[in-house]
Amino acid sequence: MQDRVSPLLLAWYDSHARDLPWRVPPGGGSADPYRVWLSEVMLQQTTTAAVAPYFRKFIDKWPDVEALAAAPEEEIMGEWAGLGYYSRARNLVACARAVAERGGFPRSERELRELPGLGAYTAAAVAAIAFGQRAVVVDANVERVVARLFAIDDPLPAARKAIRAAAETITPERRAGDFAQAMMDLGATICTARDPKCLLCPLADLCRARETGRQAELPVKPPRKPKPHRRGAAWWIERDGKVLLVTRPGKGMLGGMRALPDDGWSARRDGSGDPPMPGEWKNLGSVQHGFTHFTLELSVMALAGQASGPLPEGIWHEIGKLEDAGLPTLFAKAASRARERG
DNA sequence: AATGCGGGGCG
DNA sequence: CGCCCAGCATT
Repeated sequence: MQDRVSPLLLAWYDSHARDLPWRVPPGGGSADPYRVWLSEVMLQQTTTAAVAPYFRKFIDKWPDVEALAAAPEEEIMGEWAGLGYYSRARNLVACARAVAERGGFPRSERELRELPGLGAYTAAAVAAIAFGQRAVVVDANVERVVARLFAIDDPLPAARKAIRAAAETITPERRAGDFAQAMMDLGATICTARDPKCLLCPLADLCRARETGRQAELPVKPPRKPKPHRRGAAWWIERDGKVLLVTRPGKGMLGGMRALPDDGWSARRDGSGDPPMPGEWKNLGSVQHGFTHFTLELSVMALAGQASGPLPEGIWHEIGKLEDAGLPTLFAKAASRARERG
């Protein structure tokens, strides 16, 4: 069975590959390692639809790894704002500089794996897609396709070892990059998490889960923990048409990003509620935001009169140009609330 | 092996 | 609403 998978899948890919901004069409020549790397990092835990505009913006602004390596880190963080998982942006900068320094991307999976922000998946994907190496590429799509194809019914994450071993047996020597992208396209469009479209699947006749109708039950995932709820406050400090923004510490939630001053909700269970300085504060209402492991209700407080103490360390940003401030989504929501109600 | 880390889109 | 997504670093 194993030897029949990649020919069927590659033939399907040749006519059904998705047209994506970072992709070279099947048989369409060699991929630029910079574009492959940039897209793969953006695509970590992020959908293709969310990535596409960011990818175009980055390529426009920084067309090669040398340009990206020469850019100020704050500017790159600002362009990443809204895409999430901001440690990726910090690692992106470190990686670009390391690669520019050594004169280009390494070609082997082992050397790629040592670069900041490249784990097992991304190293394999770049090696296969950009350099044509045979590498076993396992992401959430491949996990799902393989778990169904081989009817692997142990729950994740314990099943990962068996899934990788099975993926190894179907990865071809040639066209490993196309094979990886074909598996991901199949997972994204046919072998979907909910309601798989088996009638359209080129591998349906080989699929062991489909034999017994269990495709929708695989892979088996562990139950999810409930998200706690937290409260916090952010401070809108306005002067002469400008608002005070701070830069968050490099590590932790929204690390290294521009933000409104807040009461420390990210470091404890709830924020302290203490304003950064004494004064008459007015509540402009709150915004709701969901993070990976908790939800937050953030009250937006505006200074009504004059400040009576030292201000937090920060920069004054034109309120009319807040869209360019590089605020992550939570603080973009808070700023919108302040501008509506303040 | 478990946890922290964003945000948006879909059913 | 809950679930899912081209995962990585840290512990």
